[in-house]
Order: sequence, then C-alpha cells, then structure tokens
Amino acid sequence: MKIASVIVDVPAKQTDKTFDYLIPQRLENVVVPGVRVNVPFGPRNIQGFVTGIKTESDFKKLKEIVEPLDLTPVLNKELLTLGDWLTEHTLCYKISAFQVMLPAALKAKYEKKVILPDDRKRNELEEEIQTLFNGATEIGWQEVVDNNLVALLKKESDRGLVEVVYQVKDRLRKKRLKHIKATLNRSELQVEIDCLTPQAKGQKVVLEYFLENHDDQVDMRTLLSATGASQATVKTLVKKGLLSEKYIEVYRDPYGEREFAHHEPLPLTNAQEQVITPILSSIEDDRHEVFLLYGVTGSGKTEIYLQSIQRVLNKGEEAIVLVPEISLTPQMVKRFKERFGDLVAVMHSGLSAGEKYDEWRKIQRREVKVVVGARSAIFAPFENLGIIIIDEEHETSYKQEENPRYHARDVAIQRASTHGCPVVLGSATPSLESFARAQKGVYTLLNLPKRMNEQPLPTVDIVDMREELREGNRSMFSRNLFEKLQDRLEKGEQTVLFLNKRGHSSFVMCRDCGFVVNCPNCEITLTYHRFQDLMKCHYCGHEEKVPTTCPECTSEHIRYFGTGTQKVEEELTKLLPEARVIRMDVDTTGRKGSHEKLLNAFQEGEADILLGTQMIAKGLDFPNITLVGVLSADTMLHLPDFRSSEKTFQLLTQVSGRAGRHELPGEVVVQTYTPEHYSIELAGPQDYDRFYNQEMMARKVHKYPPFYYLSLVTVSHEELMKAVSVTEKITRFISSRLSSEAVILGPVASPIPRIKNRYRYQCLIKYKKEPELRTSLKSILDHYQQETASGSLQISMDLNPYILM
DNA sequence: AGCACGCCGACT
DNA sequence: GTCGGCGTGCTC
Repeated sequence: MKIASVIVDVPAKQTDKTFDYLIPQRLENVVVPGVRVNVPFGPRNIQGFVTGIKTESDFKKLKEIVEPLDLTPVLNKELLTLGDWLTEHTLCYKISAFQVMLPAALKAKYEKKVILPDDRKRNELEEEIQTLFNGATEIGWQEVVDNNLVALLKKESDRGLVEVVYQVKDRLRKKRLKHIKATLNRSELQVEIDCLTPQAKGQKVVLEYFLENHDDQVDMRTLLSATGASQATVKTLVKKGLLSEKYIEVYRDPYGEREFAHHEPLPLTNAQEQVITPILSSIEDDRHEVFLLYGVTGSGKTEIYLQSIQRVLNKGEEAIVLVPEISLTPQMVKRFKERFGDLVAVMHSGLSAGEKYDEWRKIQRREVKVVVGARSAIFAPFENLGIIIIDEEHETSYKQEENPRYHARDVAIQRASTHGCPVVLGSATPSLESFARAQKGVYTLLNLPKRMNEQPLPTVDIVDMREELREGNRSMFSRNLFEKLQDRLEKGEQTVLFLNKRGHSSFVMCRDCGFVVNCPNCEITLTYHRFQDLMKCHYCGHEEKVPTTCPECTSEHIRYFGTGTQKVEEELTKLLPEARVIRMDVDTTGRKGSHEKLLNAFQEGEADILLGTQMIAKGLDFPNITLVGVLSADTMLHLPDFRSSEKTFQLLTQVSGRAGRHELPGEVVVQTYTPEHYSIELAGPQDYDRFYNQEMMARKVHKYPPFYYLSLVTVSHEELMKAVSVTEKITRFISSRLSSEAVILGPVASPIPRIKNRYRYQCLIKYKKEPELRTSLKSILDHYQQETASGSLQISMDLNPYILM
C-alpha cells in the first residue's frame, strides 16, 4: 500500500505539516513527489503538494487522494528541498514556500457548489430552493448565501435532495489553438474544388490554399488571414469532411511576433578577459563560487554574462539571469534573444498570468536553457544549473516584501551551492553587504574599472538650491540647469530629467499655517493627483477632495505643493514652450507596453526631454542624451531608512551613467539642499571606494549591516494599546533570550504608524551571532497563533529586512 | 482557512 | 424548552 505525504493548501500554523493519504492503485505511477494533488481535507477538497511517498503511516483512518493535478511533477527534488530551506530561513509556511516557486497560474481556485444528485426529485424541494435552482442542476454556494437560504438548504441536504461539493481547479488552462488540415489528397481536393457551386467562392479559396500548402496544418487565424475567408466557411468545409480540425497546445509568446537577428559574441577587451577567466574556470570545474563583478556603467558586464552563459550552454547546462524589474526592458531582452534565440525564456511582471505560465512550461519541458527574469525567476525549474547571474546586485527589488520574505541573492547562492555552479553578482555600485564580503574574501572580487570605449565619465555639477533661493530663484530649475537645458534644445541633443518617486512629490499644504493633509487611516501624507483633482493615500487607496479652506486655520491659501512629474512638465512647457517633453511615471506607463512605446519615441528623437521617476534611472542607453538633471537629490536621502545614503549614492551614480555613453560627452546637474553630504558629493566623481569607506564607518558606529544582522518584528492591531503591549511583551521575551552582544530597538511605532486603520509597532534586533534567534521568533509566532489566526492581531517577521518602514 | 462541535443568553 | 451567538479545536 502506497501512502503519500502531502502539504495541504492551508497557510496556517496548525496545518503546516504533512498529511498522509492513500494512493489509489491506478494512480501509483502518477502520484510521485512534486505533483499537486486534490485531496479531501475535513469536509472539503483542496489542493496539496506531494512531498514524499511511504508505505506506512502512524495515522489509522487514511483518506484517498481524489486525483492528481499534474502528470509530471511541478517541483523537482531540488526545489522540494529548497522549499524546506525557504521555510526555515524566512519563517514561512511550507505551502507558501512551494507556491512562491511556481507561477501563479498553478495556484488552486476553489469553487463551492450545490448540486442536485437526482434530478427527478427536484419537485420535492422546498419552493424557495427550487426557484433558486431555476431549472439548473447546479448553483454556486454564494447564491445560497446571498438569498439567505443556508439554513433551509442544510435541511434539504440532510434529506439527501441536494449535495454540497467542493471543486479544485487550476487558475488557468493551457492555451490551445484550433488547427485545420486537409483530409484529402491533392487530386481529390481538386475534384472537390471543381464540384463547388460558383457562389461558393470562399470555400474555393480555402481549398485552393490547402492545395498549395497541402501537408501543413495551419492555425485558424493564419488560415483566415491568408484566405480572407470567414470562420463559417471553414466550418462548412469541416462539416463536409473535406477538412479536419484539432486543437494544438500553443504558447502565449509575448515576443513571438518579433524577429531577433542573431548576434555573434563580441571580442573581449583585456580587462574583460581577465574578469571572465575565473568565472569560466569555475564553470568548467563545476565549482560553486560567488563572484562580485564590480564594473562601472558601460564597462561591458553584459558581454561577460553572455559569454559565460555560452560556456554553460556548451556544457549542456542551464543559466538563470536575474535583472531588476524596472531594467527588464525590451533592450535588455533583445541582447539575450539575439545571442541565444529561442533558448531564452523571459519572466517579468508585465506578462499576463498565462504568459508567465507558458514561459515557465518552456523551462519545465527543457525547451529553453536560459531564463532572464525578475526576482521570482530564481526558482526556474532547471535541473542542471550551470550559472546564476544577478545583474544590478544592489537593487532592493530582489528582496520580496511579503511572505515568504526571501532575498533572491540568498536563494541564488543556496541553489548554486547544490548545483555546484558559480553565482555572478554584477553592479556598478555594489551593496555594502556584498562588497564587504568580497573584501573579506567570501566572494571573489572581479573589477572592471573602465568604460569600454574609454569614454570619460560625465562631468557632474552639484547645485546648492539654498543658494538659488537666496539669490531669488524660486523655480524648480536652477539657473545652471536651465541654461544647459536651453543649450541642448538649440543643439538638438536630448535631456533626461529625473525626479524622485511620487508621494514625496506633491501634497496639499496650507501656506499660512503649514498644515498638511494626512490619510485618516495611515497617517502618511496624501498625494495630490492633479489629473482627477483628488488626494490619494499611497498605502490604502483612501481618496478625498482637496479642501477649499484649511481645516486648521480656515485660511484659503491651501493648495498643492511640491513637485510631481506633472508639475515639472507644466513648468517646462511654460519656460520652454518649444521643448517636446515625454513624461514617464506610473500614470503614463500603467498600460502594458506603454513603457516601451514611450522609450522608443524618445529614442527616435520624437522628444527633447524625457522626464520621469525611478524607472528611467536604468538601462537607458541612447547616444543622443548629453544632459541629465536630478531635480532634487535630497528626497531619498531623508527617508527614515539606514540605507538612504547608500540608495542615494547608487541612484545618483546610476542616473549619471545615462549621460554621454557614446561619442558625445555628457553632463550631469544634481540639484540639492544638502550638497555637503558625502553620498551626494562622492556620487559626482563616482568614487565608490571612498563612499564605501565612509558609509562603512557610519554603519559600524550605528551597528548596522554589514557589521550586524537585522531582524524586524512588526505587530499590528486595530487598538493602539494592544499593538503596544504585544510588542512590549515580544521585545522583553526576545531580549531575555539574546546575548549581551545583541541590541534590541523598541518597541517603537513603525515609520508608518498606521496602515488601513491598524496601528503598527515594531522592534528591531541587531545581532552578530544568535543561533537561537530563529527558534525564539518561531515560538513567538506559536504563542500568538490563535490571535493571529483570527486576524485581529498581525505579527510579521523579517529576517534581514530591506525596507524599515 | 473552513467547518463542526459545544456551551451560554433571549426568544416562541 | 429552542435558536443562534461565536470560542475552541480539528482536518490525514
């Protein structure tokens, strides 16, 4: 008797263990570790993952597996083990770990229905229930609830007239296209064509098409567009038996309509040769090693990636390339597709659930060898990984900010060590953590200090905006920047203007008393949206109208303030009416593909100025950009986050890298109210080493990473007192279990003290070595299990948090 | 997470 | 005496 151990789809403490099920004889060869199954669980049926097969169980009354949901496992052995690792390292449930490794399309959808097991007994039903069914044999459970008939239905169910059933469904199906084929041979076809009545023109064209392309089967869409016939015409021919139709599984290919010219490897420079040699030897020896590829923008890191991957492919192995979501641009994808063609799968959030699922299936079916994708691509189900590359290693988007709170870099290193293959972390501004590890020799440091074309770095002017104000310039453009803007316009060169992300940009303030409108639920400043003339909360979506008078002092001088991209755009058109501006922010790039369209337009020279947020800081590589302006470098610097200096430095460096990448020299203007800050000062000459030393000193003094590890516990509750008292208890408990070396900060209100009407308190633990910490944190979760399950209390734990707000 | 079971207050 | 409130505990 075969028994399956199953992790069921119930994310809760009590169910975070395997449940045993009998495997029916007929399913013995299908139900293997890694397949999803439909199992009875209590009164309902739910999805589960088979994690192991055994022959005995401690449990007496085992139920049988209802049906498998896969014919081949969706998780291989390595990923099953990786799931355990994830659970352990992020304190998440097993089921969440498995689900995060798979495309969302594979997540189960549950349907609760009521059916009539015996249609003939329909008349015996109570009148109201009969009306509800209204002739149908099944109805959704929700309808019963909506009509307040649950109690009545229960009676009918006890009488055996109706039955409540639970269905487990995949969220999505494979896409299938109708394909048409001729059933007759050529001469027979010809006969049929001749027999057609003269008015059957459409049929004639279709048949002639098959006469020409006889052996092919063709999908409906192509056939219709090739012949100009209608669907009805084809259907008639199928009915006549002259054609046959069948469904063939196809991939939704987001890049399917594009042609990619093949590109050969480029010759490497000496510097590149030196850097790639140790990577290649690690590949050859199947040796796990982590490389930190530290190379300035434009130093040719991508070519290193491409040629390393080529070596991996030559060995018959596979590669994962992680790229931050925002730089996963078509340009980036193109470089990989041009080199490796159809062997590349692309995964990013712009794809629909179906497209993601299809890309994933290409990997699962061994049809591709390289995956280029954002964070979650790290779980690509390859079996012979030969290399993992993480580009822009310092990017915070590699950290998932919801459960399971994993960092793709950690997962990469974990996977690479089981596969015995190298990890390459690439960046022009490495995270302090990684650079420190390289300094210590944990990672191997590879250096590409020069730009490929020996282009000098752009000159950077740092403009003190306080000075501008003192001189009477109240505009958002300094005189320096404005002059340069005009100059570029005259020369027909392009400018990129960079503004920090929205939310910090535009808010409503009373000019008389300084009152700022906050969200009633979240206590953060409401963002003003000019387009709808509304104020919105960034966190909970709360909206309200702009007050006409100040609620504090009744002054009428209350209006929006600060600089959003829209406002900059307005001022630009006022000051430089002849300038053509493209604005890129969340509002203008919301729709799929609009991001690309705007960039293309800019590349084609359809605009002089590209104005945008974060998203334009990366990957832009257009020859005609000779000026980059950063409108306010401070916004990021003053965020309540110990990494804000690092982020500011990285951002400024990154943005400066956009200028003058080709023949024309570049200039950068950075506007700031704190020009003396080292992260701004050193970003100008792109002096990473000095920045690193300065910032390391600060981190050491304040006991932050990389000198200390962090863990963050956040408690939220609708009642302030409850949130505080629980956080206090937790803090006391943790400190009793820590060594004297550790530091615990808190309880304090979270930087955002209230979200969606819940008060948030937190404590932050700084430590060097606390082997017992994870166990302690787990026991806290256990202790509050009941209260968290009911939803009144929320406790989130982040081992190694990236956002401390 | 659901869902059943079970033990206390306000109704026919 | 019963309906129904939601606290408690189980699901292979």
